[in-house]
Amino acid sequence: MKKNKPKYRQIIDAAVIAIAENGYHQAQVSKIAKQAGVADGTIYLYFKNKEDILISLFQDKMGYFVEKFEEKIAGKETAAEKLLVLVETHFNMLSEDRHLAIVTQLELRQSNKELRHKINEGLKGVLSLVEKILIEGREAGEFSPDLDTRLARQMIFGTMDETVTTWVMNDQKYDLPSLAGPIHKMLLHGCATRK
Amino acid sequence: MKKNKPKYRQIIDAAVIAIAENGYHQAQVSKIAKQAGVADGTIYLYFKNKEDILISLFQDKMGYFVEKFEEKIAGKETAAEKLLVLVETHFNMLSEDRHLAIVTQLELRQSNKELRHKINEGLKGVLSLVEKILIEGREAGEFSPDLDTRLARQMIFGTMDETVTTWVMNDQKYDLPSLAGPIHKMLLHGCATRK
Amino acid sequence: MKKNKPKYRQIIDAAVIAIAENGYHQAQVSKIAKQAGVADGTIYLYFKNKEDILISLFQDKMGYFVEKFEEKIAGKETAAEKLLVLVETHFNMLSEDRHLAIVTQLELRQSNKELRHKINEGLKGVLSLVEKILIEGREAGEFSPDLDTRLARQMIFGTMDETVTTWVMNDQKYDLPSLAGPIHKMLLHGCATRK
Amino acid sequence: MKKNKPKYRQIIDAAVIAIAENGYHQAQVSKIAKQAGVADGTIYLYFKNKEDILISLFQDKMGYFVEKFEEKIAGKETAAEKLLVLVETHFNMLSEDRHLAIVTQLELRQSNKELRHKINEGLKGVLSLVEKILIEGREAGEFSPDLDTRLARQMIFGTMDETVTTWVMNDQKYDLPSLAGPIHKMLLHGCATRK
DNA sequence: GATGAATGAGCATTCATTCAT
DNA sequence: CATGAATGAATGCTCATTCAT
Repeated sequence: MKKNKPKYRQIIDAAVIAIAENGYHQAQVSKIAKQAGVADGTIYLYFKNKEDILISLFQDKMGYFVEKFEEKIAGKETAAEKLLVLVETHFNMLSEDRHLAIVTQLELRQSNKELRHKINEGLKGVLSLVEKILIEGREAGEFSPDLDTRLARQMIFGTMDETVTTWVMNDQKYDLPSLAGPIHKMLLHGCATRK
Repeated sequence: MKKNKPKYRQIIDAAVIAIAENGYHQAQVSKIAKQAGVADGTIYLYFKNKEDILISLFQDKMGYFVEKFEEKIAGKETAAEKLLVLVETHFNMLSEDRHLAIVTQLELRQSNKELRHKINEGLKGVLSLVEKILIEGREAGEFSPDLDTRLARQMIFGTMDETVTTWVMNDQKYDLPSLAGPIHKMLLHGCATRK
Repeated sequence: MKKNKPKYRQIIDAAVIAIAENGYHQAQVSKIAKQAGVADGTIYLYFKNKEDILISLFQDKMGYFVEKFEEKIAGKETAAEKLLVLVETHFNMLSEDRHLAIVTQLELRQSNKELRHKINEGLKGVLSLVEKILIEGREAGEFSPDLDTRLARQMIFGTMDETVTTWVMNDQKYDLPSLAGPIHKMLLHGCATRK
Repeated sequence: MKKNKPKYRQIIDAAVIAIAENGYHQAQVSKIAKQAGVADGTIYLYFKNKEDILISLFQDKMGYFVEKFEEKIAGKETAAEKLLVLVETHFNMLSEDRHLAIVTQLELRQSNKELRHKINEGLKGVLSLVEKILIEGREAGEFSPDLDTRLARQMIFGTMDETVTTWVMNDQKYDLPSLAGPIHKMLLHGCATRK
């Protein structure tokens, strides 16, 4: 009857839309189910509970991001180039899915601490990925030898996140991907810290 | 037992403690009232509703921050120096109040979009303050002439925010203020972007 | 506005009626609240949860029974007389409150095992009370010297319970208290077992 | 693995085990199906609905009881002897099947009134059987000429039931069949009521 | 006959806010 | 000013039953 894609994905996609359009607390399970075109109970055949939908949603999108990222990073040599790919991939992905951007930047943050901790677990993979790039760059002489990679990582993530959030709170009315270049340049100089 | 300070402040302080110790969603009005040593109904003599407590809390602390900031910025000449004061003041303030740090970095973000928009309104003052510094610095030749001050501002706020949040999520177990120097150096080089 | 009796009792009385008229599983909290003339939430100012209403209900009625029983037993000398008072008090109490009879004999038994265990705790007091009478009677020579008081107690309770349940399942259409005499006589002979 | 016995009996046996081990409300149809080694839907090829399983279960066991009872009663002359066979058969049957004892004494009672009425229908046969014995005994002079056979029947059933239930609630940790003798003696004297 | 994925009705409980005292 | 008892709207999840295969 419905689309041929498996219900699991059908429900995740519905959750993104329902949350983006109604807000986190107003996206009741029944709304997600209706959006997905399934019965309320069907949700629970694929997810343990409502929280599990959100965790799965996040992991799913995160997996997609990592996939895209590794696809595009292939062949890039320098840390600088790799950082550009990171920013571009991030901005592109959220720019291409308005609903997802709203969900990750605004709505999912309203979830309780427990859920946010689980989400952070999912982020760990990307964090270490970035830190690896930073260490490479430092050892290759691209970055300052006394660069604190942990702090640098926080700068990179904080900057990207703030940039996207500001864009979303301004109703996504300007072009986000075109900011990747300037942002990247700033971050690069930040890492190139020298006395 | 009841301190002489006006109930208004008594309630705000109680809210910070109640939220930090119980979490945003578990800090019911009745808990805040008990912590403040007043009856539930009394809250509504000083605040329009629960959301109003949080907004007031934020504005109150923000005002305190601006006050501190302007106190310390007096006599500073360069934009670089002013930025250092900004980071230091921010880190010091949150480092000195464990409860407040938890509330601003973790708990208050669970509030709904509407509240977060109002909180952002309160931030505008500081934002423009920072942007003014950036413009000064650009015109004084400290920063790159083609620096996008809006993006730079997002980098500065994003970096500071991510740094503090990471510190809080690590249970505040290392010294935050000592990170102000390295962070400032990175941000400065980021702004000093040149071709 | 409402009756002057404390809300606690008001709710218990409402629960008896609501359960008797709607059945255990159809007596939703909202129905009990409506019957009691209070808001749903008010229930939870006086009871921990729905189960707590039922436990309290049972203890309340049990307390009333014990009170009545001790009132009427005063001055009775023989165990036989005391047993008669027991049966009469039990039959009278349930005969006087149609709703209560339905609740104790039919509806409350549908509660889960946990609740039934708690109810049994409440019964312990009465059980030992009866066993004391049986021991007295045995020592006074009224009953067989080799009477197993535990079995006798089970006979007494089982017989009374079955009698009342049968009466309720027959829509209480005959007179229950008038059965106390014959039942008592049978039980007495049962206890008077001799070789 | 799948025994050759018809699925009908397979499912009833599974229901007894599932209910005894999980409790009435936790013995979902899916659990019974899994225990029986069939699909959920298969249940509905043999039973109208869940309630029908329970009624059938009860009737099945009741039929087995009557069969056993008539087997053993053959050749017994006096009402007293026949009553002994009744108590012994009842106690033996439940003593031999721990699961069945739990189900009949504790779990099945949580069913709703309607189901319990239907179960009572099934009991009618045994009830009248007992009443016949009582009338025989009265006419044969074994029992008091003014014995109320309806009340006596309630005493007999109530006592047996209470005895078994107490035994189950004490985790079946003492020997039930050995109580048949003493119980029978008490009941007999109860019926032998004389002025 | 057998399957098992899908259905969707139903309900205890919390808590921000009010208002009579 | 202050109180705190009372309010009542709002929602995630279970499970008996169906029916297309």
